[in-house]
Amino acid sequence: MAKSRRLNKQIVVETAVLLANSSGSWQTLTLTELATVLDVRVPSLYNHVQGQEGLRRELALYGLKALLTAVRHAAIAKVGQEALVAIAHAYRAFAQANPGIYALTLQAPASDDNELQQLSSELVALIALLLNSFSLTGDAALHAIRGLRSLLHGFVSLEMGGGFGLPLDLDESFRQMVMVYLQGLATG
Amino acid sequence: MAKSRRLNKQIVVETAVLLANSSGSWQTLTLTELATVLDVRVPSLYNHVQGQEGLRRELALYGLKALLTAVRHAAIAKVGQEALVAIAHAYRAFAQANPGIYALTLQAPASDDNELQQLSSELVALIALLLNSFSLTGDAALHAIRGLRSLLHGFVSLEMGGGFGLPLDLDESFRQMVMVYLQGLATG
DNA sequence: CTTGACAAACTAATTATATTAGTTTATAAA
DNA sequence: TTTATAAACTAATATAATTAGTTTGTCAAG
Repeated sequence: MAKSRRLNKQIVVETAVLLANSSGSWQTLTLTELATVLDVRVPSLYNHVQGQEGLRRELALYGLKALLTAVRHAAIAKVGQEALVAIAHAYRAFAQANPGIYALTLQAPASDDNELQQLSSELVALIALLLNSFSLTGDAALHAIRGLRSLLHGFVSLEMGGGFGLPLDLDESFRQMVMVYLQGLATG
Repeated sequence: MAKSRRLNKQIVVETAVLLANSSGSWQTLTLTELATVLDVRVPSLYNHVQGQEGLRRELALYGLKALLTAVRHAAIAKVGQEALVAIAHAYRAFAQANPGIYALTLQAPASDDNELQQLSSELVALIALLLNSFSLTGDAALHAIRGLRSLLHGFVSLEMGGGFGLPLDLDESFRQMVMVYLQGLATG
């Protein structure tokens, strides 16, 4: 009974996601801890993920898929500014719900990793579509997307890293920040 | 000759800064590598910094001081929007010049670390002062500062992580992003 | 100039983690 | 029922951080 086949990649990855999110960071997750929770020896994990680095890639993939799904869902049946605001809030909600793997969704995918690159570019394409309603097209739209991504990523990563020290409502800061940027786009 | 006194905290920290910046991240810097470069045994480092965690704090301190100096210098003899734009560019330049320790300057200092807290709040105070020219005071100014910090941090961290894939001028993206946000503040 | 205290280096040992090599065995298909 | 395979295992190796305890160079007091 010691060697029955209990694991597969999905179980390994999803358990790792749970552990990373409950600790708040994938960086503190060791293969030793993961193996202990799964009740196997550490080398057994290598049958399902390619070591630490392989696990990290799987977590990035998992996170990016989940983020894309959340953002798409938020934009359904909305257009223009309303859709962008909805996406912004969905983006932040995803990060808050997945503090342990959020950071992995931003690391640039290796140029030979087609699966990760594909997901990354879908996210950009979705936002580009919505910016059309601001009469932004071509390079101007791409610059605006970079600004928007910077805004969202900067806020949630500072928030999660405890970078905002003052006792001031974070929801309100986020809301105002998004509105200020969209206001700037509209009147620029 | 094996035990002459060669090190002090400054040498240890500055060497660590160089190594972290040349590799691009403090996370890959091991005490073993640092000791090797300094030509001592690993335990000798403990006479100058309190292990890995202590070194990380020293790097954060070093980085925050350097950032504060750079930002202050950029704002000299400038006011209002011009000063904010200058600060934004100095911030990005600092991150580009210090990729290995930049991330450490953002983590909120432990509440018992007075030295780090002092430096952190000086940075916020400096920006708050400049926002007065936008008629922003009190909580409104603090929300605006959070937005500004998010914008700057988000851009440079995505840029450094290679998160911007498209072949589009980054300097121009940055410039436009800052102007859009300031425009939003001015017309909001 | 000598000497003694101290600080800073050292060696040695322990712990934690990841990885690889090679072995055993449960499972599922022939 | 048999057998090939995949997935578990044990064992060994390598890297890294940390602590305990020892040695020794340096500097200041006598």
